Amino acid sequence: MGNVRQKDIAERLGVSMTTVSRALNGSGRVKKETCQRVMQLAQESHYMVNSLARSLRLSDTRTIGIVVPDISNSFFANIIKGAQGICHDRGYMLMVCNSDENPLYEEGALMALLEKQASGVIIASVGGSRETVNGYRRANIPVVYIDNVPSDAADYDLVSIDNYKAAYALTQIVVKRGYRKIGMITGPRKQSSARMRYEGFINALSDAEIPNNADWIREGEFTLESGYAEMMGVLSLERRPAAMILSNNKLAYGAIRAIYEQGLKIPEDVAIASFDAIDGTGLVRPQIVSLNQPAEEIGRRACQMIIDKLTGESSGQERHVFLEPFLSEGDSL
Amino acid sequence: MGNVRQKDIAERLGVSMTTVSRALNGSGRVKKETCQRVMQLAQESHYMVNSLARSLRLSDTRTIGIVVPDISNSFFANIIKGAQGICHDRGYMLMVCNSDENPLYEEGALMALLEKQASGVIIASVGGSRETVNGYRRANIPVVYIDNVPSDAADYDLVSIDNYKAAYALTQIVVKRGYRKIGMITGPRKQSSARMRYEGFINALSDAEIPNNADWIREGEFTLESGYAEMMGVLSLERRPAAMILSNNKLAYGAIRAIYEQGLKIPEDVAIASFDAIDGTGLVRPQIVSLNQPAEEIGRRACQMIIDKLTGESSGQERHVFLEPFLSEGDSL
DNA sequence: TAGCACAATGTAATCGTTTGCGCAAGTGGT
DNA sequence: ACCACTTGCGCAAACGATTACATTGTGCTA
Repeated sequence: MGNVRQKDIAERLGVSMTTVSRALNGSGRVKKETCQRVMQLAQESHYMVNSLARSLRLSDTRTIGIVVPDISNSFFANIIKGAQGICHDRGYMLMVCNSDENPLYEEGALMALLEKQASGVIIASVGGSRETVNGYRRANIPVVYIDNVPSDAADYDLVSIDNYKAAYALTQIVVKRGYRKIGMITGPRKQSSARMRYEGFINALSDAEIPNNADWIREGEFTLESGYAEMMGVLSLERRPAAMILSNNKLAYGAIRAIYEQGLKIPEDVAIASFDAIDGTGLVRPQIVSLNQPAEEIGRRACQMIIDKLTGESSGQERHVFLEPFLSEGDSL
Repeated sequence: MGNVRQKDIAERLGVSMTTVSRALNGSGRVKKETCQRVMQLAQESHYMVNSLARSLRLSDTRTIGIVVPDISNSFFANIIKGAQGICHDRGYMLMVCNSDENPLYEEGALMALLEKQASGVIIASVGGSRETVNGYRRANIPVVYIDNVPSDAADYDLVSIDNYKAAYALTQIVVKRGYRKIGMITGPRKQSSARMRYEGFINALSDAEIPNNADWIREGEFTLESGYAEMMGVLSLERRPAAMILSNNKLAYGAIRAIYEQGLKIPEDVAIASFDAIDGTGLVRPQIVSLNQPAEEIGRRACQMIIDKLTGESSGQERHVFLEPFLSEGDSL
């Protein structure tokens, strides 16, 4: 209540708001002494700018939004950390939103960010953005996708790994270890990351002249429960695979739980390889062989890309940045 | 860039801004037909409110800030999830900030939220808030602490477990299992949660008439590295403890790593009990005996408390809400 | 001594919404 | 025919900052 405004300072000092504003922002043309008087009174009276007013006037919020499906997944948490680092350095604020894997929430978050006049957004989409993203296009606000490419948008900016190549490579690794009965639990294939991984897997098998068995290839949900359920399905088969590739960490955790629950051994009975199953504790057993996205770097690059667009340091052209995944070894294969 | 404003709609329809605003907000006194014409044109022309202007005028952003030390710690991630659920239901937006365990960043985040006119904030403080929190007091913006109580503030609102009681209880559990040589690695004791847990531990020991051994009690940092280092110190002692209590999940992971690295067995050589070492994957070995804070519930309650204060449903009085921790069993003890 | 450059400051418009107050026209009861 | 309401709408002032465009005063030059 009664927060101090520039107007108050101006009146108290018998100067105009112009002078106060100029003094506070150091934007020249104010006598040194006046400037100091303003500064001092501002300090004493605990003046703080009202960002709303400022942003409204300047049409610039210096705020970047990021929407992720699951903030408690360390993969996304690390992306956020990366983005936040850049934001902090460059004087931006990062607004984090969680879509809870729900396209409707994703849409809602994007809408809210748009209304709040975010300067740009980073989206790890789960599919629900078409309509709102057009709003960003119209408003000419930079949007960068991470992890997933949008299912529809025509041209877009992207920071991610090459999921096709990664899946191909991971499958090759499994093959090289001598496995030939290989299956996969994919994420929802309407999400590009899941689909590309699926395709990489299929093509790697076929290039290795290994037939793929449809029973061993299942479409799941990027959740622990789904991993468990699908793996249970696979394990109940007459003919079981010798190795399974999991499209994501949660799927892997669920799947492994299912395997153990059936009293089976990893990797003797079923071997496991996964994506992004990186272990922050160092205590997960088995240690999962996993191909990981460089999460923090993805966050950093995406954020940098937004800021570049904002400062005009980047041409308006569509840009896809592909980063290299890294392998973490383990005893699950 | 040519974003549609109410003014544009008004001109196009030959009505006043008042009418447009009323129609869009459904705040009465507009003919049904006019209202529909406005709505339709708004839709067609992709009108969106400018939250900045709206909030500025209303002096209300419907935005709640939350500042946590480490977003990639699942404990905090779950708090955020809880808070976000409530916010979403009540039409608020949650702004998540990460302080990275750094008091300066914490201060910065609080400052930014204040300037952005957040309607309220939730803080899991690591100690750097004194100055800025006064700003909130002056502006009469509700602040709710979680996890940690502020080191200085006189009266404050809090949602947390009773850390003293919890530590006392956990220690009792360890004692009841027959351990008498018990040590603890605490967090930074200038943080209240760490200090209270330390005191609960000490008093539980003394009430059980077990002498405490200063060599086994160490002050660490709530990080994996610190857990590792301090545990290494403890293990290098002539006389080792039979059980160690870890004040936090990260400390526990680091400590366990150290124990294994020394070729020791858990719980035979050293037993382990911890706080908040809850395992999302179900694959962490050993399964850690842990007393956990109900993270999502903390987030929900804190958020609810803010909103209650905002809507005047709560008296201005200081409120401390203590929730019950829950035990997860394991084989580490 | 007029003219000029430049420093220091002020006036007022602007960003996009909301809303108190006022006004005109319509409705219905007596 | 009059009064009391209600309905539908508009004017213009906020909210708090920034800034283009004056305006004033000062010292210096020609």
